[in-house]
Amino acid sequence: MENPGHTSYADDPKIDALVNETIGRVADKWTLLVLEALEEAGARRFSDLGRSVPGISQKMLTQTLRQMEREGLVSREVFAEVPPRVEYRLTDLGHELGEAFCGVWQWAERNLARIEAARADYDARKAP
Amino acid sequence: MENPGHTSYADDPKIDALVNETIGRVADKWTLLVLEALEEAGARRFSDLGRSVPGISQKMLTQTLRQMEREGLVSREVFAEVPPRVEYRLTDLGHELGEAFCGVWQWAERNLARIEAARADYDARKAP
DNA sequence: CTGAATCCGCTCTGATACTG
DNA sequence: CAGTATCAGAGCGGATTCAG
Repeated sequence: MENPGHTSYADDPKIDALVNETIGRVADKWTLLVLEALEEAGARRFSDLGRSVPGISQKMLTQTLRQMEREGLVSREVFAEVPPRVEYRLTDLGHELGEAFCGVWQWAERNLARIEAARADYDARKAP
Repeated sequence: MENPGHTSYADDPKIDALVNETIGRVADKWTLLVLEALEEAGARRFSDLGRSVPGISQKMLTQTLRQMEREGLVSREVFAEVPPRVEYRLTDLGHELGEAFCGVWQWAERNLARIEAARADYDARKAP
């Protein structure tokens, strides 16, 4: 504890703001789920992806993929065929992000019970 | 690589859904910022926190702190004084989450330039 | 099949005012 | 100081429709 070097991620508040903004764009629900879906398979096409992400709508899938593409997390390959085929895959950057999130994922998985207990406890104290 | 064990975080889809839901509640913008602010200082009072989190409104600060308290991330200590004083600090759980997010933070910081470049490139291709 | 475009309800947020 | 209450605007996200 004390200060092993992980408390301050950036000394420059300018950088800090940029980092926060970046995380904000990258850490939303659908992005996480698509990231996970793409980590399991090397490449996936649009509909396939839609089917493997639980409750995502076509609009949100499109939107999420566009944003991820813009941030450089996924690459998009269009095949000149009929019917059209488009494949998405993680870039190196995207894969690295997936690995980084791995820690958060594991934290959540490891502490599900604790969190559930905390919530139950809180609710019990609030509405007895 | 191929499959070093970090692709599938949970075999049980039930658990997987729970984990996603948990992350959804814990990975929002304000929570991240408050988490960071609280990691730097052991304990902080309400207004102090408000001042150290860039553009947060009083309403969002209250809301975020309540939720974090509910999830067991922060503890809230009220002092019976006048004027009132309330101190917030991270629980062990909260601190562990902070460490888990450290990886994402570092990823973002390390790749700011790459992301910026990807975005510029994407925008250039889209609107030339 | 892979999208883009539109309509629309609902939530999330910020501003403001008020309380203990 | 540390909140709660309320209201209005912005934006998210789903359903549907249309196009290449």
